[in-house]
Amino acid sequence: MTTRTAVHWFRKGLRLHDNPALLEAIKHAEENKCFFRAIFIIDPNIIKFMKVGSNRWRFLAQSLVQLNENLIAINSRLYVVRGSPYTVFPDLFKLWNVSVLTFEVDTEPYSVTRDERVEKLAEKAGVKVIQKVSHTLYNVHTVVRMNGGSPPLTYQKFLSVIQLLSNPRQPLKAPDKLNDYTKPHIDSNELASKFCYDCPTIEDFGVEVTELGPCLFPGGETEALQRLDATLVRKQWICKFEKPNTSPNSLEPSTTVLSPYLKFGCLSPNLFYYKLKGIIDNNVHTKPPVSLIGQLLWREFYYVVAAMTPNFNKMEGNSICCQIPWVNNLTYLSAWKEGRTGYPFIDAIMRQLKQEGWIHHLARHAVACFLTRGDLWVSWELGQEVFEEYLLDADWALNAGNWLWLSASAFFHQFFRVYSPVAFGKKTDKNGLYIKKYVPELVRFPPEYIYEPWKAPVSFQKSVNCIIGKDYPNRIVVHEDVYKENIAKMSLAYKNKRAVHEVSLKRPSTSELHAKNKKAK
DNA sequence: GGAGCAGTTGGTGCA
DNA sequence: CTGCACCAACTGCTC
Repeated sequence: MTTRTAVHWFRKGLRLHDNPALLEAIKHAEENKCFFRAIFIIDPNIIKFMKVGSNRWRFLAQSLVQLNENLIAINSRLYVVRGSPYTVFPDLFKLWNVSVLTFEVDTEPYSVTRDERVEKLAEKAGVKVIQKVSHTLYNVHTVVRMNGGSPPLTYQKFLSVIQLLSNPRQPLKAPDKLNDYTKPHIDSNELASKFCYDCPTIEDFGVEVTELGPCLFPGGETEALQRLDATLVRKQWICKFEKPNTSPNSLEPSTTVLSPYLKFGCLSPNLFYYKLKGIIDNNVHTKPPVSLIGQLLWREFYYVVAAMTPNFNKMEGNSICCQIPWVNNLTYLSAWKEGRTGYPFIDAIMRQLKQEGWIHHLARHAVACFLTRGDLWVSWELGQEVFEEYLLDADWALNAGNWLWLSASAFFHQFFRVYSPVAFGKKTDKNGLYIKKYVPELVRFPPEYIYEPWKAPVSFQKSVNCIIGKDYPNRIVVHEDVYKENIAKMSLAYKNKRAVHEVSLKRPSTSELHAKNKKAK
């Protein structure tokens, strides 16, 4: 009988610290004196269909390299396997004589379906499956149970629910060095097999190197922990942190940019949470929703609602989403996506997004409002797809949740509060330095015109060699006019929603119908 | 069941 | 520079 193997399957959670499922596999290997293997699966056939831009593929590739390095340091390694999980697993179960498979709970609908299928395959092969919650602070199902079976739909309600729960799990240490007997022998046959095991290069993901922007936020656990440390030394800043008071258009990020690391699980939310708590406890500090811990709890909030709401990332069939008659003008969409709406503040943000893969949260507000209820009246679902492609931190639940919010389709209802594509940015960048960085066409425009270049006299435009409508686009809509029309359309959509709601309330329930039928007889 | 209040982060104009 | 009323008026939750 060959030695058995305990396998940990990395998907998100690309880290060694605070990884309970990983520790579980290692514990099993050491207790039973069997092999341990950590795997990551890449399905070459679906890579080209995934909405992942070049910068995020690079982030993933970097994260896998660091994961492998960190595993090598504890006397192991990462085995990157190519293929579909549904064919890979039955092969590996046999080839490696697998006894245990561990992985982190993933609540995205796609992952839930995938993991259920893999669990069935494991069961068929006699492999024990162990799943652990470590991507979120709370088990989403526990939160829902505590709220009476449905997800809380306001942040404040969410806060009150988690106060009834026990504190989040304390973060766990990375595993110690593994015993030599956990390391399987790999003969040349296995290495030459279709699995190969090496970390993918960015070319393996089909990335054109020319498409890559500057690498401002390299992926990986080591990077994540360094970035966390750099944040944690700023104790006063953390204690005073208020999200609405941070700047969307500073030249360097005004917030932590830990989101990409949380998205891929290079950083544990539990570790972040308790490190922050250690700093704010015994100090005067800000509180949720605006505090830094408050931001982590927004993530939890969206994870809970997203996990429990069918079609959460769509308008149709989404029970919490206001049905709004968006018009998907593709000319508007591509102008927005490519940063040529003619509104410099909007275009600067969209170009930063495409080039660098990260934009400030309030910048996301400004461009999301502009695309949907504010100006262009294009569906939030299309904006969501663009963010999904370009953002390093693109996260299914958070992306959908925030688009629902910003388009006033759910969670947020004061649709008459519209961001001005001109005034909003001025508050924190009077001179438009941010615009000049990302929209260099306008580099010679003075503060009085930089947010509204169409107002500059033609003689001035000529003098700086930037004709509006030729060298930089004319604005595609007149904000002062369209936002008022859009508020009226929103008002109508909300009236409609109320009407539909009332009809459903008046409709007799099944039991009432039953009683009626009896009476009739 | 209805009134009152709060809601992570709007804009404008005025004191 | 800051604070405030006003704009027109949303929903969800609490009492």
